[in-house]
Amino acid sequence: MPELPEVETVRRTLLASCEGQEVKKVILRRPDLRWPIPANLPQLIEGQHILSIKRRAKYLLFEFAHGNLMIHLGMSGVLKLVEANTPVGKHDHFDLLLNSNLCLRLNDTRRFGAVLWSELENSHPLLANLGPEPLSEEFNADLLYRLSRTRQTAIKLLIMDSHIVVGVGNIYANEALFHAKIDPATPASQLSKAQCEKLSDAIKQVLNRAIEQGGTTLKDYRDGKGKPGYFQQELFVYGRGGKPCLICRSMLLETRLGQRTTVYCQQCQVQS
DNA sequence: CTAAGGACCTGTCGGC
DNA sequence: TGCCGACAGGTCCTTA
Repeated sequence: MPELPEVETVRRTLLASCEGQEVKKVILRRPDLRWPIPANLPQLIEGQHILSIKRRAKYLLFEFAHGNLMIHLGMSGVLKLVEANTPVGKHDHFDLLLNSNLCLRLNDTRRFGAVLWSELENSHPLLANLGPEPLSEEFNADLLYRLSRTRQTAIKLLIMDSHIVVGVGNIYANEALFHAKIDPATPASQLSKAQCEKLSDAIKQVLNRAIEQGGTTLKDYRDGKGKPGYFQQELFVYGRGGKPCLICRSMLLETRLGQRTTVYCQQCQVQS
């Protein structure tokens, strides 16, 4: 469900209600997510205060004085603030009960998500080897050009590789490549410097615009307060295979790259 | 090192 | 109505 804009939107909508709150109680209903939720999590954070909520890649980091609670939403995770007495539903795996009597509840149908603990902000193995944030200055045309020189893989797969840049999932990879006018199947090494410039700019622009719109709700994505996003109204290619290109009206094509549906316009997007 | 594929899990939808 | 396969916002791990 969530790519970077959705996770960032969740972070922002949770911030005001969580910062400074004490964790009264941790409830583990189903600890067997992608990785087991650490059994000692209650001892680690009950009675401790949430100092801030940060984000690294698609991980939410709830910062405590002595470490960070990491939450990843996987494909189907929803993190929402509810009243403490809200009845528990199917797939409600994890609760943080706050002093305010609000409850931070994780619902995750497919259980691809994760709840983990990291002593330092980047010390957990899953955080240690990530590439740069797409919206940082560190991610730019130079970096993309340099890292793509030796790679024959499709450029779409390269920008979805978290060692290259984090946070770009299937929706925004398709959209960014459309806006940069690059065929998703182009071998990464064939991109010119100018194309790397266009692509890194397009990634930033699409992600920023999606954050402004509160993310993309295709089906069941909701922010921390239960509201959907609106960026789906601005999708040019994702989910539009077989429909006319919004720029040139020719029919959008659908293929698979790395087992993910890929949509593009053969007229607007070129190989090199 | 790179590239390609499977794996994890549940739900929904289309076709027969 | 029922069964079966394909697919869904992710990404780690194994294999060649």
